[in-house]
Amino acid sequence: MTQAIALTVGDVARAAGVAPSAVRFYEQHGVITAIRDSGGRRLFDDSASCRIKVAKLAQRVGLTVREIAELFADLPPSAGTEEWGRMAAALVAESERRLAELRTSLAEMQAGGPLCGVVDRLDQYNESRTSA
Amino acid sequence: MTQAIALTVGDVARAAGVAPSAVRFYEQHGVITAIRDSGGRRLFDDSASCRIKVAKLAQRVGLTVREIAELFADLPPSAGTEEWGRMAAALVAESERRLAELRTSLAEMQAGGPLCGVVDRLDQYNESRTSA
DNA sequence: GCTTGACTTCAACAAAGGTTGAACTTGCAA
DNA sequence: TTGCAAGTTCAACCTTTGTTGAAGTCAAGC
Repeated sequence: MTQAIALTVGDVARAAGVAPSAVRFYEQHGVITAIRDSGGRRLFDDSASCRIKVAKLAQRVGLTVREIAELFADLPPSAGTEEWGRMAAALVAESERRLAELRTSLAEMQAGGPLCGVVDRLDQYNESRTSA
Repeated sequence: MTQAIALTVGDVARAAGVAPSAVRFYEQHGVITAIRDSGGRRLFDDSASCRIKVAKLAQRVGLTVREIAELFADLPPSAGTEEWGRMAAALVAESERRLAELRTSLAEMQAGGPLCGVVDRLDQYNESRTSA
């Protein structure tokens, strides 16, 4: 178990595959947290790069940075496996909710006449109207 | 079948539940298309408000306006029910792909040691190290 | 024919999610 | 001890997704 205990911005950036500026950005927005050393430098633990990776995945399924920060906020500062598991489950659940809403809304729209289906053949439309 | 044939920006905005400025924005970005009347006004058909509703759903699951426009671009200008169905299926499929990637990435991360789980109890960590 | 409301364009602004650059500090290493 | 890489802050900038406001046009009703 090679857990580095004090990672710098650069370390975390490399580990997470993002720019150092992004690491600072995520800290400012509460996605990750840092302590400071005597010289004012941010020090992260290993969970930081991990949180960022999860955040990136979460963004892909439509969560905002604010939402992600809130999701992580419920997480104890130094969470164990179960807490992380619960959080991951919550994230997946939220993503599933959104997918479900996509599905049901599309289904509803399809139920109410042809899904966005304009009567595209105008002649067809006019025919049915003139024949009425 | 009460298909309005020439809807203005305001009509579409009302129907889709968005601001007129958003309707113009979506037209500029290829999510919807319009013809112009003699006075330069945009004229939409019914599919416009529908496209916007779908676009809003798609944004919730992480697609960008550009991606949505591309999705709709494959759609004939005035698509029938099957084309819309195919498009809707593609959208759902993309959303599912992202959810699947979320799931598998989280699973991978969990497999590689405790998911982001820092060895939070330092004493515990140190114990295991000193006892080695 | 004139007002009124809804449209037009264009430019500026806003908030989210970052990046970049300037100016400065810190700590490791030769 | 001096140099250099990497850190710091702050401000400016960029893209995305729109909103707002100014200035003007158009059609419909009075």
